[in-house]
Amino acid sequence: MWILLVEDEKQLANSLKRGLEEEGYVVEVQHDGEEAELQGLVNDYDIVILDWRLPNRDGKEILEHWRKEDRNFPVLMLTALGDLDHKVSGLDAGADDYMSKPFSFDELLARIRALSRRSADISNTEIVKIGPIEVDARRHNVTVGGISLTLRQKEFVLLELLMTHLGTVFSKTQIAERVWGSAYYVSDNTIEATISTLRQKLNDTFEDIDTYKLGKNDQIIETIRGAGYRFNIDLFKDHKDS
Amino acid sequence: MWILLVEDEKQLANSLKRGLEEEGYVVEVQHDGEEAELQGLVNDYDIVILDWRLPNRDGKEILEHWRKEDRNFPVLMLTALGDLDHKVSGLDAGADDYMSKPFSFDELLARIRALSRRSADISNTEIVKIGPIEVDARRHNVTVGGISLTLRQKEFVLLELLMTHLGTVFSKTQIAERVWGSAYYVSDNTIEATISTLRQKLNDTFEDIDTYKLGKNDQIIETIRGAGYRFNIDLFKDHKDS
DNA sequence: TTGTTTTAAGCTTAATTTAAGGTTCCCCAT
DNA sequence: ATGGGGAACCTTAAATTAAGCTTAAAACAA
Repeated sequence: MWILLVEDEKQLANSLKRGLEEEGYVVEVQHDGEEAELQGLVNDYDIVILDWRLPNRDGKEILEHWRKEDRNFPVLMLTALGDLDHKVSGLDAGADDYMSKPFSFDELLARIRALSRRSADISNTEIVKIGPIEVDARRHNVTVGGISLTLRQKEFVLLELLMTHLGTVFSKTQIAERVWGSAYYVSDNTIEATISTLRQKLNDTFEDIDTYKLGKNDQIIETIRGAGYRFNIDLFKDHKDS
Repeated sequence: MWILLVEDEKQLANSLKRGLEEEGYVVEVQHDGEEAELQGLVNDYDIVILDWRLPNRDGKEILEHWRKEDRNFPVLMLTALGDLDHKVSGLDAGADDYMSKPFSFDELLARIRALSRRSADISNTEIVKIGPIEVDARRHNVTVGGISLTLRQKEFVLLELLMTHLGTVFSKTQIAERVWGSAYYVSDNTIEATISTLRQKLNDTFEDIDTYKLGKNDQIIETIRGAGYRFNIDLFKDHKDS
C-alpha cells in the first residue's frame, strides 16, 4: 500500500509517517502543496491523505484538479477541529472521507482501512489470494495452503506489491521506491537478498503442503534479467482459487 | 528511446541511468554542462533531462542555445525544491516540463512517457505493430503472430530502433550510438553478431506461426552493403495489420 | 538482549563480446 | 567472360563480463 501524505506541519507528518510505516505502509511525505499536486497527477497512490490548509495552494484546489484529471485514488482529508464548512466543501470536491485534527492514530488507521476496502482498485483488497497463496494485508499475514509463514516487514511488502500487480515487472529501482520508500541508498544487493529469503520461505512452505506441488524449476517470483521481478501467475493459471 | 541525462551529481545520475536502462531506454550521461551542450547540438535525442544547476554553464543557457539552433527534442528540466523562479524561466526558455528534486523514480518515468507521447515524433508510440511483428516497448516484449519471443536487451533495443524508423538505413556507427549508448568501444563484429542472433530468433518464430510465411530469401532485417541495416517493410506491405 | 536489516564475499548463471573461419559480393586484371 | 583477391558481412563457439543468488557476518533497532 502506497500512501501519499500531504501535510505541512513537519513534526506531525514525520510521526504519522513513522507510525504508518510500522503498519507496513509505504509512505511518501510532501510538505508543499504545489509539489503534492504534481505528484498526485503522476503517481498511482493507493491512498492520499491531504491536509486542507497548505502553503502555496489549498487542499480543495488540489483535489479538484486531481479529480478533473481522473485521478481517482481515495482521498482522506484532514481539517482543523470544528471546521464544518471545509468538511462539506471537501466532500463535494471529491474527498472520500475526512478527519478533524487532532485525531488518534488508531482512528487514522481505521479510516485508511475503510478507504482501501471501499476503493474500486484491485490493489486495495484486504486479502489477496492466488492459488494456495493468501496475503492478508490487514493482519500482515501470509499463508500458503493454510500454513502461515512469518515474513519480515520488507519481505511482506515486497510480496504484497508483486501479488497486487500481477503481470507487472518491477525494476529494482521501482521496488526500492515502493518497498523501501526511496530509491536512493538502497543497494541492489539489499533487494536481491530480500528476494532470496522470501523465495526460500515460500518454497519451504510449499514443501509442507499437499494441495499444490511446485515443479523443480518453478519460480514463484520470476527474475527478468536486466529488467526486474514479477509474480509468476502462470504457475496458478489453471488452479483457479479465490 | 534515446535519452541524454545531464546531471552533475554522479550518484544520482548513475542511479537514474540504471533505473532507466532497466526500463529499456538507452541513456547517455553527461556531467559537464559544456560537453552536454555540444552533444545536444549534434545528436537527435528523443528526450533530454537537464539539471538546471551545473558546473561551467547553467541549464538555461544551454537550453536557449539549443532552441536557437532548432534543436527541438523535448527537454525535462530538474530544479531544486521550491525553486519557482527557475521553473518559470526554464519553461520560458523552452523546457517542456520540469520536476523538482527530490522526486520519485516512478514520477520521472511517468513524465518521460508523457513527453514522448506528446512529442510529434512518430518513433514514440508505445506499441509498434508491423505485419505479424509486435513490439511493446513498455512491457519490453516482442511477439510474432502472437508467439512471444525472448530477446536480450541489445537485441530488443536494436529491433525497436529499426521498427520505429521504417525506411531509414542505420549505419553501424549510428547503431552503436543508439543501442549501445556510445560509438566508442563497440566493434563492428559485436553489432554483426547481435544482428545475426536477432535474425535467427525472428526466423525461428516465423516458422512456428501459420498466419504468415517467409519466403526462402526474405530477410526481415536487410543488409545494405557498405551502408548499414534497415527493416524490410516491403515484406509486409500488402499484409496490412494494425 | 533479540530480532531485523544491510553488507560482504564467493558463487552461479546468463548476457555480451571476441575470435576465427566461412560467405558473398564487387572490382579488376586477364 | 572469368577467376583471383579483398572487403564487408555472417555465423558459431569460446572467452569474458555482468547480473543475480546465497550465506554468513556485521550493523542497527527495539
